[in-house]
Parts: sequence; C-alpha cells; structure tokens
Amino acid sequence: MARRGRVELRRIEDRVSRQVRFSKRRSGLFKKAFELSLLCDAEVALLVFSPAGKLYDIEDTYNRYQQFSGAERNTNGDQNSNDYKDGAPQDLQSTLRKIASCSSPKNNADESDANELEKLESLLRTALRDTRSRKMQILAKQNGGGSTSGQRSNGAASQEEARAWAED
Amino acid sequence: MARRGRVELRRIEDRVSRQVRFSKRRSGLFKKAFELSLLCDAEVALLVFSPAGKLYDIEDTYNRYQQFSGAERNTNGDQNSNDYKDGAPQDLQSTLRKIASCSSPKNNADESDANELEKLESLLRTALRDTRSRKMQILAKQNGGGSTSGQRSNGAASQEEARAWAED
DNA sequence: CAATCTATGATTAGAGG
DNA sequence: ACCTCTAATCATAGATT
Repeated sequence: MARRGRVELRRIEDRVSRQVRFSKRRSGLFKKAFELSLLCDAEVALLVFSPAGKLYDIEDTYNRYQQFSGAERNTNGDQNSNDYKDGAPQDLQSTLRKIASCSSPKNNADESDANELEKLESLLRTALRDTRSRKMQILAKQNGGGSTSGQRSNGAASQEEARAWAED
Repeated sequence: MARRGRVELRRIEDRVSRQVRFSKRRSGLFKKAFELSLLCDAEVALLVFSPAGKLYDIEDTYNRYQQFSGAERNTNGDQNSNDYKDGAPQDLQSTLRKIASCSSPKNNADESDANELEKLESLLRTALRDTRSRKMQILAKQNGGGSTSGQRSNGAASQEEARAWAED
C-alpha cells in the first residue's frame, strides 16, 4: 500500500505527482531547517523556488512555527539577543546611520579588522531584521492580513500553490 | 539504546551533543534540499551558519552529490544562478553607501513603501553576506587557515568543524 | 482538489569501537 | 575525535475519503 521500493533519484515525470511531492517535501524541508536552527542554535536561510518561480522562504515557516508553538530561541548570553522578536522597529533610521558611518573613507570597511566587522555585521543584522519586519507589516495591511505561504497541515498543496505551479 | 523518547524542540544544552547533532542534521538537511531540487526540478538555496559563524552552503553539497552519483540537474536556462558564491567582496563599500542613502531625511525608511523596503532588504542582505565573508577570511588567516565544508560520510562531525565551533 | 491514513523507507540519537 | 551500529522516531508515496 505504501511505496513499493526505494525512491528513485531522478526528476519525477508525472506533473501531478511532482507537484504533490514538491509540496510535501518542501514542508518537510522547512520543518527540518527550523529544527536545526532551534536545536543547534544555528542560523539557517532557506529559499525554494517552484519551477513556476514562486518563492518560499524560511521566514514564513519560522513565523508560522512561532505562532503555533510559541517556541522561543533560548539565546542565553549573546549580546544582540532580542532576535526575530517582532515589533515595529523605531530606530531603523539610526541603525542605518551607524551603518553609513562605516562607509566613510576614514573608516574603510575594506581594511577593518575582525572586531570592527563584527560590529558592522551586528548592525546589518539588526537593520535587516527591522526592514523585513516593517515590510511584513506593510504587506499584511495591504493584503488584509493574508498569510504568506502554503503549508497547511503536513499533508498537501494549497489552491494557491496549484495556481503558482502553472504553465504546464 | 536509541533515543528514549521524542526529540524535544528546544536548544540542546550539552555542547558536544549539540555539535554532533548539528553535523548530522545539517547533512540530512542538505541531502533533502538536494533531493527536492532534483526530484521536483526546483531551485533551492540553503545557507547554514554554525553558532561560531561558519558557513555551509548548498553548493558544497550539490557538488559532492554530483561527484558521487553523477547526477545532473537539468539546468535549463538559469540566467542568474551563480549567486551566493563566496568571494572577497570588493564592493562592500559601495553597498554600504547605497544603504547609507536610505538613511537620508529625504528618503526616510520609516515612510518607505514595501517596494523600497524590498530593495533595502536586498542591499542589507548583500552587505551582511559580504561582511561575514570578509570577517571569515580574516579569522581564517589569523587561525592559520580553515576550509569551507565539512560533511564526510553521513556519520559525524569533522575535526575542522570542531575548531569552527570553537569559543569555549 | 485537498485532507487524512498507513505501510514502509529514511533519518537520526545514543552507544560503542 | 571520527566511524559504525542499531533501535526508535520521523517522513512520506500512494491510496483513500
């Protein structure tokens, strides 16, 4: 009743099968990615494009899991710990100004030492987080609060997705 | 002999366990990512940073699998594919300048629309990647040189990796 | 078409070499 | 510290509703 043998490692020919498997495996992949980041305190970036070019990224999944499980990254003892919280960042501007100061000729990033790069990295991370957060808020308003990705329970593809697959 | 119950979804406290699991799960994740791209003809980008900041990306795994299995992605028509490579970014400065321009009063990020935020996000992402990359290079020189990939058979962590984990 | 079910293969935590 | 082994959980292909 289940699969008869090992999964062959080649492109799935049947279009419907391929779509269904894409959906299932994508869900599984994002779940694993999320688990890795949580269990091992790693940073994971995952982008998946369906053949039709629709993008799925890990933010979606991450937010979704946060909603469901209220999971919290235990970030003990790191400086810039208020990760991925949410929020309307109010000081994106000031962060950007600090970043800007790194681009002055006097403080050339091309010749910075590891320590300075570390600071820059942290600033960039913060700015990126704030930017994404702000973007999400805007998009949420525009779409009337619609969600961003497929992945319902574990099971299957959404209607959206069927459309996104398209061009057969 | 095997695990006694379900895996808890929280950060693993024991440092050694966490490292070992990171290695195993990272392998598994990259394998799945590769399978998804092959089976379903999707494009997948996967970046993983260990807590110590070491980068693993899908190129490594992809190449590795190609070596072993001689598998071929049907890479029909990918225009902008050589993303995320590594490299010594030579234009970090210019990226930072572009970011800086977003902090000018005239172009206030607090009032940008989603489209502009998207651009800013992209710039920040690029700058962050370049910064990390540069930092890594510096650290690598200081520490006498480190390479880029781990993942031997399926089994376990490499020596390299133990070093990369570091700071303890 | 999407959700659920289930038998089976795949992944992996922990132990041991 | 890496590799191997193994039990146990996890993922999922195909069938069903």
